[in-house]
Amino acid sequence: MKANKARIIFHLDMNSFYASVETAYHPAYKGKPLAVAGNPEERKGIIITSNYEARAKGVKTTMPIWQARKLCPELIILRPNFERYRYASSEIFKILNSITPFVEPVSIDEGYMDVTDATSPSNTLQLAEELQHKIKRELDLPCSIGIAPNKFLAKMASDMKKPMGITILRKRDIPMMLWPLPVAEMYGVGKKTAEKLNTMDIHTIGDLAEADVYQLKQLLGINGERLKNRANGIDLRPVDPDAVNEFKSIGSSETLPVDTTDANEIRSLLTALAQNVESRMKRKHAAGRSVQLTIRYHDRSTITRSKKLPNYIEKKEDILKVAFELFDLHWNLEPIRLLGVTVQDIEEKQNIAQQLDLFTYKKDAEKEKLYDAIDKLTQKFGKNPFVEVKEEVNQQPKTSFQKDFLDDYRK
DNA sequence: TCTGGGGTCCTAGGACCC
DNA sequence: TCTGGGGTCCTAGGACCC
Repeated sequence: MKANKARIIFHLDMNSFYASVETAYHPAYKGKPLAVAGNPEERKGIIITSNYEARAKGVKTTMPIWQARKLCPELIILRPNFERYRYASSEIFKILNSITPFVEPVSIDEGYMDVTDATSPSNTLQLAEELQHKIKRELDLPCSIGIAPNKFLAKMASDMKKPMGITILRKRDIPMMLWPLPVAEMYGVGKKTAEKLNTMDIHTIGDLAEADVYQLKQLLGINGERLKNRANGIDLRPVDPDAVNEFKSIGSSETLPVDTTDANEIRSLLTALAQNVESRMKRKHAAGRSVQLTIRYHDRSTITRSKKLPNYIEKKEDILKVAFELFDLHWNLEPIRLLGVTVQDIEEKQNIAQQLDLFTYKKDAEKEKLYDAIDKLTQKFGKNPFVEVKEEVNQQPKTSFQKDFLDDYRK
């Protein structure tokens, strides 16, 4: 890494992304207030994103549609089209990757870039301008870019000028540009943390920067120290292009059209959720070791119950079995508003095979026999269930695939 | 007339082991 | 009779972000 060299980090943030993608597809909507929202018939009718024209009228994310309409009767409301947004996102990241391989996607519409080696300090602003114009020209999508020596400052900077802004936030700019801001506007400080900080008489990011670390830790745990460092412009996290592949859970949840206690309805929703999780895990060649069930009741109180499993699972039936088990064990019979199924402790299957020290054999003859069997089964299944065979004995298969393999082998 | 769905990280208590 | 301290794993919940 670039230990001794000041880094140059970009944070690129698409402006009202979903709404902008829709406008790019329907140029006739340009200049008109527009929002993307869920289906009001299914009481998911809340604003997901709105463009600047709508925001000017007070339309905000998570606002129910009826409320948005009251504030802005001429509001154009569209259903979300996630495939469209995912496609636009992949085109954006292609452009970023053409500049440097050090690109870390954070979400569908934002990412960090470490451009330290892709530019010189004197050309940095120009690079950002070209990047912004390219995305606008080729995809008709606006973005803001923050330029700073680390991720936190770049993130804060990208927020300062919107839409189509470029903001440089150097260390020496911190007292003038960062410290006057309300502490609630700091990335990582939400409502609860802001309230807690207020009790310490901390109201601006500048107040936080000079607050007592010991007291902050009392109040916020390890996060207290981290926030103070960030407020002082200290953030050593590297831009990690691989982070995007290291997901830890895959889940699916859905709010029902109306609250229910109907067992059939519950069963069929859980089945659909498990199916959805299975197909997304399949796409990512992943398997997981625990299953979490979420139940939100009619009064919005929410519980989560999870179970850790002895084996990695990937199939719908396996996920569903645990989900049902948890459901039967924990449902309090009250009407249900939302159900969710999540698989956690996820690994890519390839890594699982690697880290599983499969049974190994002290005797070479046995090892030979095993290798032969693996070869045969690799042909039969079209893949090798184990990347390597280690020297110690461990007879516990940890995936259903390995179990099948073992059963077959022992025949 | 309210408040979606996808995630990550941290904390805290209890079980269990040494 | 009386009973330490450290570490890890599991589970549940909370805060935060987009």
